[in-house]
Amino acid sequence: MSTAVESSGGRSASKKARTRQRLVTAARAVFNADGFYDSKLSDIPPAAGLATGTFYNYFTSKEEIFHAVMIDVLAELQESRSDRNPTRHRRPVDSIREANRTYLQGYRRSATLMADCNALARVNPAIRQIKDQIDSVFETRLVNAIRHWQERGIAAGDVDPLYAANALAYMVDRFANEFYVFGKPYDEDQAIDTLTKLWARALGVPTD
Amino acid sequence: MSTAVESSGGRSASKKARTRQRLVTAARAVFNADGFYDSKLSDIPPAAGLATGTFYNYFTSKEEIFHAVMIDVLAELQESRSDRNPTRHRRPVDSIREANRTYLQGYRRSATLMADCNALARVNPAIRQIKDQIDSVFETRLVNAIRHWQERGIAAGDVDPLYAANALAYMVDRFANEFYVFGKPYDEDQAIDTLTKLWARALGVPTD
Amino acid sequence: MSTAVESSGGRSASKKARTRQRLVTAARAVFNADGFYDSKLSDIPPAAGLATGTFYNYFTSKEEIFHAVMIDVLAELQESRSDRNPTRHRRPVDSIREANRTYLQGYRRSATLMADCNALARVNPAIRQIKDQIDSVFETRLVNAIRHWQERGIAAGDVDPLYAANALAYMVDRFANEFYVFGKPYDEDQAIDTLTKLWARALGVPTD
Amino acid sequence: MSTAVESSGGRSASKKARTRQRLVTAARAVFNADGFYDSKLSDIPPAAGLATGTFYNYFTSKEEIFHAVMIDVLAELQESRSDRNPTRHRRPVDSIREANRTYLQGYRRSATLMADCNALARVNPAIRQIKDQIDSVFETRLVNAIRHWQERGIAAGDVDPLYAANALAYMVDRFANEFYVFGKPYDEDQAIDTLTKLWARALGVPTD
DNA sequence: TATGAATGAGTCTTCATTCAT
DNA sequence: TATGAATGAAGACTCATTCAT
Repeated sequence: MSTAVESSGGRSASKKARTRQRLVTAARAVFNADGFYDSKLSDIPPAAGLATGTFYNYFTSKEEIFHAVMIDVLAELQESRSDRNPTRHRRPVDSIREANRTYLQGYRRSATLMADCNALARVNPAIRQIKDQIDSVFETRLVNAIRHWQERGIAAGDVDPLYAANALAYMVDRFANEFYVFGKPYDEDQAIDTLTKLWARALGVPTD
Repeated sequence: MSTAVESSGGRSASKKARTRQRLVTAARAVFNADGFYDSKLSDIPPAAGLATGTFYNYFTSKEEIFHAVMIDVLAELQESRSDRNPTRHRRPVDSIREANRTYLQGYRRSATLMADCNALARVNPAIRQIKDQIDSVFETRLVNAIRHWQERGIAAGDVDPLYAANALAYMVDRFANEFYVFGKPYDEDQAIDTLTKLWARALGVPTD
Repeated sequence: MSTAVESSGGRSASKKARTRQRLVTAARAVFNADGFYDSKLSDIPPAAGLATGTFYNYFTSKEEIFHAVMIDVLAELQESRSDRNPTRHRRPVDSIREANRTYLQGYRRSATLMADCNALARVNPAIRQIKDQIDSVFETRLVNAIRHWQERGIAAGDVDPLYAANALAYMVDRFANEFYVFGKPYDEDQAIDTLTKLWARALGVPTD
Repeated sequence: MSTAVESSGGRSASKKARTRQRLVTAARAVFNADGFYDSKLSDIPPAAGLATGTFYNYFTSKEEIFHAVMIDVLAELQESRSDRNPTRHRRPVDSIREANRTYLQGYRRSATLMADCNALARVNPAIRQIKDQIDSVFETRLVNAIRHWQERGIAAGDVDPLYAANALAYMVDRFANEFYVFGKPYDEDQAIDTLTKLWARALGVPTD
């Protein structure tokens, strides 16, 4: 394999990847606009400047590309979460506020996708997996934080960290759902503020 | 057969009502088992011992009968909520525990329906309405309770009662969703217990 | 069979006839308003103040009642044609004018029915028969008249009376169709006048 | 394959056009054989060697393809009418005979279609338009001819050219209908002959 | 005979997926 | 690999007709 061949292979490989990404991006836009069930598969390739048949060179079904879209969404959520400034030196309530803000804002960008992901997860194992990963974006770290706080006596010790972590995460997720998917007339700042207070207080963490 | 007058109109009217109810009940079973999108309209009438065409004597679409099903579900939720023993003389934390238990148990019976209702509400105004009514089964009373507790100094006064009521209700709803729809391995009693503690503490209400 | 029994039988027989007629009348209105294909059978009994099932005590199909309707229409056309004042003493052109006027006006009342009758006749033998009878409402008498006029030298002898009679009758029928079914902006008097002139002149009959 | 540019767009464009035409041709055969109402949409694609779904890549309903069929029929009628030898130098009666022959023979090829077109025109605006165009294939030229003849004193001046033109055209149309749709036992030559005589004489045009 | 709920065959229509070019 | 026309299974829906009361 000469360099030329390789570079050609490399080029086409990267071209393949680029075409694939165009499809995923197009699909994301389509799904997020119309919802998974009301989207036609045949709307996606044109939105990527491609022909219908091309789709099946990259994906084998509508659900598969939804899965690929959600992987992107997951990556975004994970990236945005990874705070540059270490948690360590912040007050718990500030970590909580930061997490809530991050989640709400991340959700906003992909509201319909998130909702559909929940619905599809019931039926499709691969999407179920993605959903679980999204759920655990905060879970592990939150469970650890609660445990940590409990050990130091900062948080109340009479709740199971896992139950508590999940319940509180659900609260935010569901709030985001009502807010961004159904357009309930909340104010984002007040939402973050209230959620943070409820969360902190529920854990027994100091709020000021 | 009681009176002559009732005999024709009354008989057939009640027969119509009964057939309709059979369809709704069958639909509920079908939807709750397979989920809305994976159910065929044509599965419903046979499940009620009726022929396909009969469906259209009563409903005009799959969504319309889903709506009818959810009206039943709503009625059940409302009924189960109406506690016989007045809230007034109970400690706040007991009211909360009771509400949580009721909701979780009510959700369990109709888990898939509840999840689908949320998904369909995004798309169908009538179902959106039902969803809103389900949401408000507890909302009003909870908002009032929070206000009441705030006034007496039992609950923390620094959160908006509406935001707080909804956020906490969402927490339970979403927990139920994970528990009953996705089968997350929670224990119902521990769930109720944890949710109640988080809830009470979040509001600043005494937990013992 | 006592008188009482007979009268009861007679009464119910006449009641049967009356119910039947109510159905036919209702059907006529429905068919004439919406056209045969766009009418639902189930619109007819209610229009007669009866229930769906009753229909099948009197007719066995939608086409059969259409047939019954057309028998009424035919009867009307035949009745209106039967001039009280004898043809004999009138000038040919006056007979022609009278026939044209009668036909146009009769058609007007049942325009859609007439059009549907033509369409259905292609497919349904019984209706075909009615159509033929309607066609021949004037045919026989017109053929005879032409023959008569030809013998007296009043009409041109170089056309076959049957061809001529039919062709001219078709002209009027089709004119009525355009006029009353499609609403072509003709004037009825001018139409009768023109048709009569063309008809008379085509036969070589004096027009003044 | 002629030019590179044409290769992709051009090839597929012409393929689409060809498939469309196959469907139209198949539909024409089906409709002309069974009549519009007795034809199933699903009979058409197989008759064109295509699958059911293909139909909907080209048309959205049975009526729409009927419309397309009638456009073909109209084109044929218009083409056959356009006489190579100019009217001007022929005797009026010869023009009339020629027009009648052309119309009858054209009608024969599409008898059922013509009849259905009339029926559908009552209900479908687009088909109504085609019907009107078919009606006017001869109308304009005939109105002008009558006017021309009237001015020269060849035709009787006491009839409105439009009424007369239409009435006479209707006569032929309806005659064709009886002849070819209902199979009335006429002879084509005698029909043309009689119609021409009646027509010429009705207008007062010399027949020999 | 009257009723009107129930029937289900017959059709239309969609759209994810395939495949020849 | 890209194309986009073709596919056809799957499902919705109508309405003339039946039938138990």
